[in-house]
Amino acid sequence: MLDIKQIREQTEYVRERLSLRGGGDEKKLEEVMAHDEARRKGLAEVEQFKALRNRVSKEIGALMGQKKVQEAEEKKKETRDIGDKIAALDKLVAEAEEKRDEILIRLPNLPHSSVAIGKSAEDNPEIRVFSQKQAYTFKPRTHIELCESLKLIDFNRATKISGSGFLLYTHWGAKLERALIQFLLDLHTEQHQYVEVSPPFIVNRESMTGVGQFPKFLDQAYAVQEGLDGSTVGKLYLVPTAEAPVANIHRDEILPEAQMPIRYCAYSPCFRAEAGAAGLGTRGMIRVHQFDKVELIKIVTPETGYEELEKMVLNAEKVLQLLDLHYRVINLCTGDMGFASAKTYDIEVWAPGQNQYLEVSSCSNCEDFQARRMNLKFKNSQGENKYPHILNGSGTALARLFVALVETHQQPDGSIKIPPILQPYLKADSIRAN
RNA sequence: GGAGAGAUGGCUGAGUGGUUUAAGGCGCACGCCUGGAAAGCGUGAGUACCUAAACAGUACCGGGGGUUCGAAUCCCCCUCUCUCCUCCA
Repeated sequence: MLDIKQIREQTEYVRERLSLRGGGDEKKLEEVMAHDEARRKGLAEVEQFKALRNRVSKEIGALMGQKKVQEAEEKKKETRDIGDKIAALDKLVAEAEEKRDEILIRLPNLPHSSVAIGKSAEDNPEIRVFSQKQAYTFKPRTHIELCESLKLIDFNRATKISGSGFLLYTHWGAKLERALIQFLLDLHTEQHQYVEVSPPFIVNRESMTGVGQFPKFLDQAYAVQEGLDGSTVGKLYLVPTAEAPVANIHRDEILPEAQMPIRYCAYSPCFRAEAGAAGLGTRGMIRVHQFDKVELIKIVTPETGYEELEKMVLNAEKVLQLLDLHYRVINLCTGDMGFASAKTYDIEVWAPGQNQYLEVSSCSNCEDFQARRMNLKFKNSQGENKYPHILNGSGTALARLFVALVETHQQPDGSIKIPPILQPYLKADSIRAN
């Protein structure tokens, strides 16, 4: 959530930054400020009446104590109608606040000054590249062909069980998926100082709102119903990412500064309705309703937010380097950024069978946008309560990593060579048909 | 699913309509004392809103509503937590 004080005091700056996103959200500012103005005006008025009421009530209390009942009764008469005025004004203030917050909670974060200005993915600057597209002596097969010939995934039966957009990993496919998860968690906890957590895969509405999923992306979530009780729909949701439970671990807390930086990593499946998304319903693993991911979360002081973001991207890149995969890092331009983010790097891994780059990681600094929504603060050395920066990054997403891995390391005979780092996890150096 | 208990500040814990500005204790910070420390004594400290700013004002005792001049306290609704029973991996 944006800071209403900043909107009030630096209106033109906020308007300019919002307009760079290209979503037209800056047009909502006038309305927000009008409601805010009404709220503050009403508040000033009602507080005067409340001060008066408190003063008189105290006097009545004193008179009662001295058994001066007659005088007390007269005072009561005097203040009888104040209550009605207060009630009316209170209602006015509450309504103005509600209207203000309804808009405010749907406004996206402001892009950081270092973010490239642009309209779409076309305008995303490339930051760096690792390795290069590998040359093959044969036409690289797609992951779909490889998964079928090596029996890594049973696409048809997954559809039978759940529907399109779901995967049934089988045999070495299931083992490879598990090996990758284990490898990622070990890497980040042992080499990159993250603390492993294993969160619930179902979260409540508050957690979804805290990270900015709700109310804007309510249509992309899977809502859960308890048994036959239809009234329970809307209470709980399948996690779209581990960011939802993990970033909320310290919601409504005031952290001691000494406890920061906090670094968590967590495995979770990710459930996405992908309503209206391009690529949904096409065969394969690129866009699915459920995929595995190891997520990285940091809660840090504002001073260190951006250097921690750089480190986080390097942590995610390390995964691809160790697996010997070609990738590029891009910086999302103002028009292509996510709702809660102030700055985002995407890592795209090369998939030779697809002949395209696949997004396997998105690392963002949301600054205090989420912290404000979830009322998470830290107490600094001066004893003041401040909002921390909250960062999230994929380290990395699994289904697409799986795709890049099998497509990149496929051999002329149709087998998959397993990178050395992964061999102890898979307990095999290659995957071949029978 | 059944029965019961509970939710008060950083923690603990009193408070059943008004000099409560939420007692007391623990912990914390600072000071006195001391060669230094402990103990002891003293002082201080919640969160947010509002305001140009304030030692001004307002709100906050799980959440929402009601009664009243006045609610932590009385009434209604809701949420959550804990204990026991039942069932279950």
